[in-house]
Amino acid sequence: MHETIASETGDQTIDLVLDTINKLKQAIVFANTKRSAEKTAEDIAKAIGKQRSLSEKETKEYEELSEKALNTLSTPTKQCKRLAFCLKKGIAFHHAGLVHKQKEIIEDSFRKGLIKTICATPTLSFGLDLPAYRAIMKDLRRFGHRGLDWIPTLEYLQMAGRAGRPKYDITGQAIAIASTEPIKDEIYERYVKGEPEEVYSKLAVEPVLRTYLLSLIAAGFVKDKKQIIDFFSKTFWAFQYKDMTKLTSIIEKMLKLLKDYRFITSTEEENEFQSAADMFNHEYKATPIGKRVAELYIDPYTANHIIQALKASEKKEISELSFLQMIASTLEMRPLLRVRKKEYEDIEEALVKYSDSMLQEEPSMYDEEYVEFLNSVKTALFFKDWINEIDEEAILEKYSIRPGETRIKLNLADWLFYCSTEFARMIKKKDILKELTKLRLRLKHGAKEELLPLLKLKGIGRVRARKLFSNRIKTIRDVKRSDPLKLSQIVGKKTAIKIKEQVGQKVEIASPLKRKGQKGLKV
DNA sequence: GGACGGTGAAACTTCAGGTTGCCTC
DNA sequence: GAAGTTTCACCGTCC
Repeated sequence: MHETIASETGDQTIDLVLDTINKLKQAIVFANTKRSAEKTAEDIAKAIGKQRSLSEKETKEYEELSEKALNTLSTPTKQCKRLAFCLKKGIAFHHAGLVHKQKEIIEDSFRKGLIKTICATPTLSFGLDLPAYRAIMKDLRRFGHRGLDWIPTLEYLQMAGRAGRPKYDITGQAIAIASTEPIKDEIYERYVKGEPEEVYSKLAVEPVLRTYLLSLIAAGFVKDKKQIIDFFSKTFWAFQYKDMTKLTSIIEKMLKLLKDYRFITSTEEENEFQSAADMFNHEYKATPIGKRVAELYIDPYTANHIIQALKASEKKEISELSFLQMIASTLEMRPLLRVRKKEYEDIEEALVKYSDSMLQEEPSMYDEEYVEFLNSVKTALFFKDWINEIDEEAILEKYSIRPGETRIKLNLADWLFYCSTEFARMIKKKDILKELTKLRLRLKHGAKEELLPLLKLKGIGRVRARKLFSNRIKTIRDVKRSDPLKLSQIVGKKTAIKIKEQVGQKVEIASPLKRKGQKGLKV
């Protein structure tokens, strides 16, 4: 089927979107980077501004959406402002850099038909069920190991699958934009005619394998090497590759690793003299700490990394950065924030400052790992800024990490700190345990230690806690003692009543706005 | 003469996604 | 590989 789209802007993607909107239908544009998704959305919003005027009703609805998106964070970031700008025209962008709340707003209003177009990265094609009349794929190549690579056919199918809303439309259109004739042919061969590639078992990936292996042993599902091999030979991995030799050698390597970490023991340690046949029958058992590692479902490699760091911390001068860097240098935290050329000196300077408090040995400058080590220091510095109440806009500027990505990292850090506290408890390091718990709480709220007492209250986050603190309400006791009216001027009436309730006081507060002559409060 | 500013070409930089656990104040 | 950003050489202008 051929259809000619009016060329209004000279940009195929924008023309397609405008055409879709004129047909009173919705489109999703898939871009290959976050930046491109944002830019496309912005360009479309601008083009709409020129091409057509919105009805009063639309304008009002879009204003509301825009306001909501702008004010999801305590201080709007550049990203928030950009999104707000697009939303005013009924356009949105959607990627992992957005905070959950913003994504929700966008998804909901797209479902309602309010938002006409979403420009997204592949996030939107996985899991989420957001159908549109048109799925427009701007570029089917993405940056990979060797420059621009074609994305997997499976991913193309996922994106194309967004086209067509069964309830509303009889048809849907999946459109791939080709910049040149050869690219058009390639797209046709590769995706339209091509078969989706086989999904291969993730068990092949070593971190997953060792985690899985440890939990099998810890749960007592497998006892000796024969059972282990039997088990894995029935997995998808073995089924797919029909090659047990490679898998066996990986398993053997993993068993040795787990033993070195003291997460498992085997009977072979008990008898020194044994025949080769015996070795096959040795029983493996998880140690108490190995059991905990398995229960937490954390990669044993990471668990060992943390335990070693905790042990090393005894002989070190602990700084605010010590445990943050410990967390930042785990595999789970990857990909880390990358040290850019311009920052290189700054990070090294910070490293010199904190080098005595680093819990892991610093790799040599000429080592390959050195770059990754610097990255972990940068990531740790980012966490440090966060717990020192630097706001998200400043963090975005300084580290170029968007709010949504910040949340993901914080969530990971929280989980890793939880695991760390568990390990600290098991290796009986009480003082460290206290330090870790404190850090975890600070990370959760993004606040300095002095605010922790106030943060226990529901409805009080880093911003309100700081306001209270600078008005000399520093503890729960201060909250109890404080004048309800003053409290309501700092955090608002509703919150004031709520927190007074939490400290066991029932108060009624007259609307503070009606009273005149109140002295200004420090905020 | 030199400080300043505008211009454009060259060099450099960056590039998708996001689960596991617990209840502690 | 491509788009965006920074750097830098170059030139003209003004004081």
